[in-house]
Amino acid sequence: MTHRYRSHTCAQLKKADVGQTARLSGWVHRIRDHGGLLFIDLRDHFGMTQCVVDPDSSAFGLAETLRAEWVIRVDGEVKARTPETVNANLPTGDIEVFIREIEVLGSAGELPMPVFGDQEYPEETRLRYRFLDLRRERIHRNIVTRSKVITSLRRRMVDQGFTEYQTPILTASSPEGARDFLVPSRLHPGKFYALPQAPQQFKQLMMIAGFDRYFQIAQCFRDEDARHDRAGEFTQLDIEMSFVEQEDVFQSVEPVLRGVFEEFSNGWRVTDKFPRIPYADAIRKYGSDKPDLRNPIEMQDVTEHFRDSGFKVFAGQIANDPKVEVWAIPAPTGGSRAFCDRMNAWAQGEGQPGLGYIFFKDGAGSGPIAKNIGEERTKAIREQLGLADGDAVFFVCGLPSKFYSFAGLARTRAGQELNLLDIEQFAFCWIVDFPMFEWNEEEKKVDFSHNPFSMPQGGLDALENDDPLTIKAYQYDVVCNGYELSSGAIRNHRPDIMRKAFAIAGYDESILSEKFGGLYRALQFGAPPHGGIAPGVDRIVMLLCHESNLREVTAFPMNQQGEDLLLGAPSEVSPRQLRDLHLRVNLPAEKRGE
RNA sequence: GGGGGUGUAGCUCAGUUGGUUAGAGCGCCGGCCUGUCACGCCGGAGGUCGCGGGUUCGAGCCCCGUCACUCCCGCCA
Repeated sequence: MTHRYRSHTCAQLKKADVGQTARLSGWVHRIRDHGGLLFIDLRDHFGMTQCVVDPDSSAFGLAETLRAEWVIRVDGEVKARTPETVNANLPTGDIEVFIREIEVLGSAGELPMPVFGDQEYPEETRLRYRFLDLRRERIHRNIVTRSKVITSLRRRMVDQGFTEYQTPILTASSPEGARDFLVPSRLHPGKFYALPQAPQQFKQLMMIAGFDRYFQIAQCFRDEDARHDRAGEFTQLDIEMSFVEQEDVFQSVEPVLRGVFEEFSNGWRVTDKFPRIPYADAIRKYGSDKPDLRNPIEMQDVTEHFRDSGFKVFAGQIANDPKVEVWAIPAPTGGSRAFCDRMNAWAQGEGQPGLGYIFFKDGAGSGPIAKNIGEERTKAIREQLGLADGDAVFFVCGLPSKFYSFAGLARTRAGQELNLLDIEQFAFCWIVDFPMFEWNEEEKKVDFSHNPFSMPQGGLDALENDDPLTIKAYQYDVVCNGYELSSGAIRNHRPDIMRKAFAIAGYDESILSEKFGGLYRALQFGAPPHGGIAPGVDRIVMLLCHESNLREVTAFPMNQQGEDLLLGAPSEVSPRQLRDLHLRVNLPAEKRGE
């Protein structure tokens, strides 16, 4: 017995070790005290071993005083369990350790929450006692999976000839995108660093500096309100490549994502070849640029069936505005008045006037709309959508730009309510051809719709000759099961094209050189064509762990208010620290009175 | 900044129309128990019903305010 704490881990001992003396250290997971016989399930990171003690052992007295989550070291003999007492659910279930000696390495007070069992308890308690929470099996496993996923991503990237480079965490505030987390500068009074929202400019600079095929597991920071799938601090697999077109990026990234999902999917199917769906099609078919393709419902345009029809609510709108359309949301197996009414009530709860529908039974369409438009049009709609008796269809009418997201919600709702989703799969797709510009209704001007540094399709020629609102960008997303997993673009590496793009959005060159000086300057000195993408690691792990909240796959997450309840961040700092930073706090009025 | 939900024992939750002493399971403490693995049995302690105010003869329950957590909207590559 040479090692101070253990000869084996709690997962190691097997039948072959019977007869040996073993030393184990770990946490007291569970005690079953039979009076004259006492079982201790001893747990460590690796597993669990049942330890036994009875009055024949000199350790019996001490064993009776142990409590859950104490850390102990035990010495004892590895004994085979009798056939009736073997535990097939435990990898070490063939054996047990008969305790000769116990040493208490760390005792524990009464627990604010149990580690044993799978009872749920409040997030606040979990975060305050995260060190206990993290001992629990499920989240412990999630955190390990996260590490394995990251290791796998790294290996897959390196195997493809990518190299990991680091970039700064203290950087410059950027005018684009989200709010920055700021860090005051001590040496430069009144000036601030910003934590990177992403290493976007740095990775482009790496390309311009001649480092091809960059990647990084990068921490990113955005000071915006959190959601279940969005935290202020997150991790990206940041990727950038030189001398590539969009297709090259797809060919590089798709195998990495597919590979890592296949490796960790635990039997769920993974899309073999990611379909490419143009942004405009995604909006039309799914009402979203991040569709859950496990839902088989695809919407269709049925405007013509309502034009000049007896359903005046729709026909009137169509007649008044050529941009008005009617979209159909087919709902296979939804053909009952009860279901249709339930959907209608839900729509009203969403602030909609309602959700028109037809449902089909006995070879005919039922419901108010069917009556109004007549048998022939009802039949035509049914044929276009391929619906049968027992099915239903819902309709939304208006300007697609205004209603598509609601239509997408209705599609999702119908799919879920009718159990149409083929759940146990990771259904991927590429969303491509995002628009370069969009109409900003508030400011009555053309604006960038995504990243201003993406390359417009058609290049300078398109910018000079086409309607800006029809120009697409080499801008793409990877979507899986309704989550945007990744976003990327071929970058605009040409200063002349960039100046033109900014001019269309109403910014002259001074904005470029003032706000994006570093990158803009770099582009003037020999920039290669380049592009990349940045899959969100947290969301990938969340999906692979079948969790629906990032906090379940993050060891030490902040709560939704951006607080670390364990270490107490954010916190006040000393006057001395403020003085060093040349800062004075100016609290909002309602906080001052406290 | 706004909306919804939740808040009762250490934890999970029940608590009827507003009516006597607010309950259960787990945990904790004590006792019994030599084959359990969610051990079992007996007993016990443990409550500012989030907080403040109001209505009422009477409030865990109704009303107003407030706080915390959570989900969502706004915001967000």
